[in-house]
Amino acid sequence: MTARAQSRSAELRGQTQSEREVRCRDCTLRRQSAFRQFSPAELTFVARMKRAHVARAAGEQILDPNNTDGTIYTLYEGWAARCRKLPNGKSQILDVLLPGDLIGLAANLLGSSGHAVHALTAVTLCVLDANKLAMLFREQPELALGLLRGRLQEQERADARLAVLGQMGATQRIGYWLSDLHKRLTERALARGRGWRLPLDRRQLADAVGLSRVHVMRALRTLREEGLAEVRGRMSTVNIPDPRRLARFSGYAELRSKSVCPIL
Amino acid sequence: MTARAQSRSAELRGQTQSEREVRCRDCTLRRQSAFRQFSPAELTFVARMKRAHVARAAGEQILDPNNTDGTIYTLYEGWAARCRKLPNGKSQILDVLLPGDLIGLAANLLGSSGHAVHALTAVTLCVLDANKLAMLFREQPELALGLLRGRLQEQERADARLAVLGQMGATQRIGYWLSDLHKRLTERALARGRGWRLPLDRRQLADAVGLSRVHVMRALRTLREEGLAEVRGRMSTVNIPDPRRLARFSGYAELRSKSVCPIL
DNA sequence: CGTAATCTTGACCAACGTCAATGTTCGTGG
DNA sequence: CCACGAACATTGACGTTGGTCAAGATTACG
Repeated sequence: MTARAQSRSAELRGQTQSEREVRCRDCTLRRQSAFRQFSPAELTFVARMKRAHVARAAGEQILDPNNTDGTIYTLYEGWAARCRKLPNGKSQILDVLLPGDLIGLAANLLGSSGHAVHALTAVTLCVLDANKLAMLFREQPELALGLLRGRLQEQERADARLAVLGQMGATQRIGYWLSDLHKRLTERALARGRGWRLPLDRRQLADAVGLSRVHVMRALRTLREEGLAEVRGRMSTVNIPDPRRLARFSGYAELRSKSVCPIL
Repeated sequence: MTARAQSRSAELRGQTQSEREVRCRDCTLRRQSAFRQFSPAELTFVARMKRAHVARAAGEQILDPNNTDGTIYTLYEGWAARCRKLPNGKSQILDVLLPGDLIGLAANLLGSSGHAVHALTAVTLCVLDANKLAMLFREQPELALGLLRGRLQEQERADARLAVLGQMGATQRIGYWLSDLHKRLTERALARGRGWRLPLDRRQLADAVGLSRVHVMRALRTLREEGLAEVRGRMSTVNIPDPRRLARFSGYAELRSKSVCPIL
């Protein structure tokens, strides 16, 4: 670990609730309207599933595609990326994960997952016991149904991404990706106003939208010239003057999905 | 309905088990190893969910994206396509549905679905009562867990498709698509030997892999010249001399997913 | 046999990828 | 604090891939 990563992770532990310290009862995520509200019984059940609260530095791998250790995670603070490597060496960022998102469900329920998860920033994670999932389905059917709902919503988003990659041009792809991200951030009260920090470099942004690094630049320039979005500098600052206009431009008009993430 | 469609659908009803005639107990799909095996209790539960068995002609819409009428379907015979229209008029085929696949889960559990489902051939469908889903989660937790597993598997396939669309060239995209289809068909004993009929025209194939009609031709020609796959004529005949070789060529090597479809 | 629809191919053009050169940021060591 | 080097951002030039247009071939169906 580099000196910088050490200091960052120390700073993180210092500034925020430290490991094992975040009790489900006090969880700040659950309070937000974007998430499903728990009944008292559900809350105690989930609290018993929770085994630990851990931190990872930026860049570290959170989930190994092959190695299922019987744990699932909820991302509590920070950003992560689901990615998949292809035989030809290229890699695709399947999705950006934000606080409240679930990690490792597929790996545990299917045995392996085909994708890895990496921390984009320093993160903290709730560690949940995957072996209690069967019990969850027996004792908390409402919660189980919520879990399914969450996956179905993810599928809707994945469908939309597929259509965008398949049918739209470079500028719109990036516009769409930014719109989706912006919506998810504001839903979770993570982007106040119109600007936020984007912890992806150009290479990663390119892998996310299926373009080359260089062409991403051209598309970003177009977005800037049209006044639709500004993405500046390394570890970029994003500024979207008029989210509506960007959404219209990039075809991000058909969105009905309010994220509901059932487990913390 | 055209005269032809009428005769087809009549023929279908005549040759196969007719409407309301397919009892879950006798369902031939469930017998295949590709599907989850039901316990007696689960079987009776699902049998009680089943409201009817209906037929649709090729081209008919099976699921309206906005109109949820409290039913979900299991495709019993024939092919269907999940598709999504984009604001710019283009459309994307998100996935091909084969016998055993579930239709309308998202539409019912989320309220609307963002995609439509169309019959590619004449089809028959099990009609299931979506309102009994909550009860299913309460009374049949194992089955509910299977339902979630099925969705997670779909997500794995969707992830792979996204990576393919984002990172690979035309020929490989089509090769991958054919490989995936071939595997699913043989799993379900729908393609004996190496050849089968593909009920998609070139436009639909293009929409599925995110290319133009014309470029699909070029890619198909390449595949033919390399001896990897032959796709011939309108309402095409597909012939894959060596599925392994095609899979290697198109990057379809990372597949661990044996389809498990939990509800009939 | 004729018409319409789709398949198929060639010619051309736009979008995107690759390569290479230059600027910019950031971390490191004097 | 400054100077340097490495990694990344940015831009231009050029090649490749894939889209568009249009014409002819084939098939389905009246």
